Amino acid sequence: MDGRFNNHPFVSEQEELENGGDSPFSALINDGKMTTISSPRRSRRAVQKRVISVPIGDVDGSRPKGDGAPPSDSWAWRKYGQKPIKGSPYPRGYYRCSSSKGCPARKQVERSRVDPTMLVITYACEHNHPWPASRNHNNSSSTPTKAATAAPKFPPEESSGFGKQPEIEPNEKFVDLGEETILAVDNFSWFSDVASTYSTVFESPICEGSSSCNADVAMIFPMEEEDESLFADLGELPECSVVFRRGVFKHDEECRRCSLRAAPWCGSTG
DNA sequence: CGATTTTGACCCGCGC
DNA sequence: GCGCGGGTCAAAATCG
Repeated sequence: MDGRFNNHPFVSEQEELENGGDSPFSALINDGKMTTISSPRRSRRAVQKRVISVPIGDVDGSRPKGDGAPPSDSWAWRKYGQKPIKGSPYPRGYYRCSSSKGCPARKQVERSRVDPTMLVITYACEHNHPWPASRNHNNSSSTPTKAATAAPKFPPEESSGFGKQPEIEPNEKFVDLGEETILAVDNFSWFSDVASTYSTVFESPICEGSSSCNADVAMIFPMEEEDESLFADLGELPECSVVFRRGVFKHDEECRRCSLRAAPWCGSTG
């Protein structure tokens, strides 16, 4: 299971909080009612993102045709765009969750400029629907999704990133916080893992020029401490609570979804 | 037939 | 105010 972690390989991830000063969510919340519409485009910069680096070799298997094949996750992703990025020889692919119509979950996949063998996946927003269990749990291709179908392995990456599967069986996953417990546990375990591997990200230009990179990551790792105590308390709390605890938004689910992880400031039960 | 991918155009945000 | 770059949408084409 280590030979090829399709789940959380070098998951180097970091939270990219644009609008560091303003309320990144306000934009999302106000204009972001991705359900109400209004503006087809929400504040692009206000969206919180998480960057994950994974070896292409791992994800490549999922899609033999794409260059920047998206990592296999249990979610169904639909490509809605691709654009060449300045400074990067590789184009960036834009994917949206096709599991649910109104799911705001998005992800950008591009090759690392410094490490062509690495894939940089940027997650934005979160899934506002339960996990497509049919795909990850049973790995039975219930839905012939080219992109995600080929990924019946683990739910890690995204799940971890925007951990959301917990809604499926909160209890089952949380019971065994063993390191082998994939699902929910994986969500966090990979996190720790990232701590040791995220260095990759730092090497990536993605962080270049952004000393805040550390700060970003810091936002993530510090969480470990919190989680620790949290976990201790979590005994009875559904893991989802853990995952979303920071995004406890009362506005809408979507709201909290997009803000959930980013909400250290906005979601601080403020 | 339905879903997904591909490609071009449009719009937004930011920097100069 | 203008230009650049990035992100998203929409239409057409392709595949299962």
